[in-house]
Amino acid sequence: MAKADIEPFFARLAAANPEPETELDYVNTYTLLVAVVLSAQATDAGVNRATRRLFQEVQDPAAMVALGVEGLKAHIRTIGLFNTKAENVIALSKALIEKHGGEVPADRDALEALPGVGRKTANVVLNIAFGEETCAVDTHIFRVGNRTGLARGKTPLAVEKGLMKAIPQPYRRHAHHWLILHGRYVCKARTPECWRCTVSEYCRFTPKTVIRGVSGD
DNA sequence: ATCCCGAGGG
DNA sequence: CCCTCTGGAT
Repeated sequence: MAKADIEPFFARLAAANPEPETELDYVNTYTLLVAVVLSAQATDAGVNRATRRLFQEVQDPAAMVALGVEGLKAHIRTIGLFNTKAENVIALSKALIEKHGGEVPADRDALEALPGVGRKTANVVLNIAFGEETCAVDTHIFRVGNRTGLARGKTPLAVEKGLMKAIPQPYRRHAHHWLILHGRYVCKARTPECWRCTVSEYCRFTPKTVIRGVSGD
């Protein structure tokens, strides 16, 4: 993307959605962290379906530890990777109690030290719960960054660094959600809907052959 | 590079 | 059937 197009690109996404929010359901910072961990390689809708009941019973680390691994599995069995996620969420909850007084730390290194929490999850929590100007690069943002040319890269970290450098103020705070929602509903992996994309004039990407799902990237 | 892994869509 | 979904640990 041409440098001059970056500002209008975000201005247009911002105009359509001034205060974008996560579509994950949560009731406090702890449940946000849990929901984000559960969302790995899963849809928000699927996570919300499972956490609706879970978060009625459990809203803090102590209650989660009391529920236990098997108890948690019973709630999240419909989510992919549920065995690993259940182990991680219980271990993570114990770590919060033992090392952070039962609170979610507002610190990248402390977050990434938690079981099942990597850079992407830490970035989401830092952005939503603590207001930091992070840009978590998930599958959507990795794809949108590369297609638009906002920030190309072979790894999520490379794309994240490129985005942080490319995105101007005042767009850094919400860029994460604008890009993810754009990727989820318009710049879709299999069938990007360029014909109704509001920022296509700033983007060179065109799906080559839509036959058999070859989208061209 | 591989494994983990259910639900929904095409 | 195959692909995708707000990844992380080994």
